[in-house]
Amino acid sequence: MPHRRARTERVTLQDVADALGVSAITVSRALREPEKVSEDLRQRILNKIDEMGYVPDLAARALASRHSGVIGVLAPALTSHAHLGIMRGIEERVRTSDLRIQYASSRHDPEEEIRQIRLFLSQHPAGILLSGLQERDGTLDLLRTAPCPVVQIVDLHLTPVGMAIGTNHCHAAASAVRHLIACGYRRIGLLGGTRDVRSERRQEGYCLAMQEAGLTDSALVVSEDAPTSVQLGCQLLQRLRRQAPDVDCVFCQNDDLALGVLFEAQRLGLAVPELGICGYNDLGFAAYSQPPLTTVRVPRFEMGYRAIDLLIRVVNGETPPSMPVDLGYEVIQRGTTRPPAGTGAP
Amino acid sequence: MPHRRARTERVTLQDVADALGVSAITVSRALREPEKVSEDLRQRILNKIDEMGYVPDLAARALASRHSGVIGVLAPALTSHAHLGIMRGIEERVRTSDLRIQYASSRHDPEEEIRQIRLFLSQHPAGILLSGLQERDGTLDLLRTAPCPVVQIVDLHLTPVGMAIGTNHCHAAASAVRHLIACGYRRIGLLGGTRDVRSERRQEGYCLAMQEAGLTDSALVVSEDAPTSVQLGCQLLQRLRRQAPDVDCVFCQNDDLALGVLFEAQRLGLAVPELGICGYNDLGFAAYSQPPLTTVRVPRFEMGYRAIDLLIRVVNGETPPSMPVDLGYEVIQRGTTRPPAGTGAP
DNA sequence: CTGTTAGCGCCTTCAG
DNA sequence: CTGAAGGCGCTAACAG
Repeated sequence: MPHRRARTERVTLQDVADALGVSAITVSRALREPEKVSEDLRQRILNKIDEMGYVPDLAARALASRHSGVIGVLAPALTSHAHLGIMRGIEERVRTSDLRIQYASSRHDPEEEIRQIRLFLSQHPAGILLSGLQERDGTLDLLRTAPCPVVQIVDLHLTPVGMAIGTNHCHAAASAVRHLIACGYRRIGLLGGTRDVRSERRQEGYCLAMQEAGLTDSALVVSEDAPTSVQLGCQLLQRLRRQAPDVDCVFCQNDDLALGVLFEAQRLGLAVPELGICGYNDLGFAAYSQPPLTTVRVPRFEMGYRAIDLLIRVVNGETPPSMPVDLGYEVIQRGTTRPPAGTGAP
Repeated sequence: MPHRRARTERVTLQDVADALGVSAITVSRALREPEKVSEDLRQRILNKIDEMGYVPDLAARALASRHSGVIGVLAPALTSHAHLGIMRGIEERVRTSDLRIQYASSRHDPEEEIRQIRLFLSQHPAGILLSGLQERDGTLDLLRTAPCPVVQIVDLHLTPVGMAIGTNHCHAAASAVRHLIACGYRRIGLLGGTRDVRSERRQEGYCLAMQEAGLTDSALVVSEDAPTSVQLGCQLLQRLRRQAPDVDCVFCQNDDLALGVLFEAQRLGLAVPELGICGYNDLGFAAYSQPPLTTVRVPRFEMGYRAIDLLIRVVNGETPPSMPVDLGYEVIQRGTTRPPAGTGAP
């Protein structure tokens, strides 16, 4: 690997110290523990640093001090809308700390998951945040011996290694479906894309609620192993109507699919909310579509924010909570479903 | 900063070497340059490493070798849709390399921009990717002396420091507006959110094309310093119609705004494409909305992909291109605007 | 193919 | 408040 561009040698702490006739450690302190250096000397040091263009070497710092100031964040996909919300929370919380985030993606691959965790561990991370992990044995072993706090954003159906924060997607989905049933829908379809831990749990919740009501019909479940998108929503609605022509409501694994269903329904001349549509996530557009989208709000921003907050607290010596933090969910009734019985006009 | 969890000492290269009766450097080589160690010994080393649970220390490696294997990526916002597309390209390209990405956000703040670049520089990065930089003097100076290749994803109206890749947003926007004029629209409004380098250039393009056609009217331009969103699109359409009741077409700074305008138009009972709507970016949903959204495709994925590709090539010793790489754009006519004159039915 | 020597730049510990 | 000594874990560079 070439490209070691010829240039003036890097300025080191020692160079600055020499130029000032003090010792390196004093310069180091002026930077990290200003209160331990006299006002006057500190100013002179800071000026000199500026003048000489000194830039600290984080690798050397990490090696000597054994902490890198990096929090590793691992998710199945970095560029999904679901992760985007979490990431917003992460960025907001980390902004006012002196930690940095290193993002990595496992691309839904358990092997890659382990590789990436190993990579984090190679960096003396201050903490690790795992979002939607697959939880294979190798992974769990790695995490148990991790020399730093670990927090997971998970579906709260079992207690994982380390601290946990999240919601119960099975309960959330079941609540949503019960709501749809209360709205008078009976032939409720389920649309999904690529499966992961969370979407499987939502499907469980759907099945549970349908079963309770004696409405189960496998023809109502349609999914395809493809990233969820508006386009996929359009396609899956078509497929669903072929399999179950009398479908009267569609529960989508997320809002993108739901938006596709809404557009496709308009195209097909199907009236909404006579055909009910329910999404999942409450993305930004949901409240502003026409009609506004009934959906399930899951506090993704808070998940990211609180997960990093937990990590930071523990790094600072607080005792980690022993119980998982349940951030709940909320079924939001809007215009793409009929109001539930007992509500609305007389 | 506490939390130095009590635990068995970290296994080092030396430990592995001792256990095998070889020298540390040999173990090191077995890991990084396998071909330089005999087949047999290498196997024994690898087994021992596994057995002892050795994890390399990247900080030590970076310090000794002076390269960290990290590419720093800086953007005004990590969680915008615009960046999402770029990020997809970045992730795809970096996936098959042995480099890692460190993302950072400047939150549209020039001071923060400098801070973050400094932070990158502290890490012996293999390369730096800047997306939508503000380009203040301090920043430029920093970059000029950077000890690693720098590539920028930019608006191509001037040649920046380092390598450059992007498109000309001014031309793109002007083309789009000329297209709208060709479609027969005359009172074309412009909607925008928070300004950044690119959106300013798009506004320039809009003004240019309107001026050419003698259609300029400042009442047609509406923007608010808020992140673009579907919601904002709804609000701004309302405001635009108050300022210019006879507006017959809306050019939006991006597709989110356009989607909001589409929904709001439906709510207000305004027929589309009698009211024309044109977005920007060609996000995934654009081809599948009802009607499908006329927009300007900007190859964000390719920008991210090619930017990292350039960096990797240069790191590997190839000569950097002297000219900026123009990835172009494409105005995509769909259902939210009337077909241009001379097209369509007789 | 394997080993020796000597740091990389900074921070910890312990003294003044 | 300031400093001296030593080493973090790894890898260049050069031998053999």
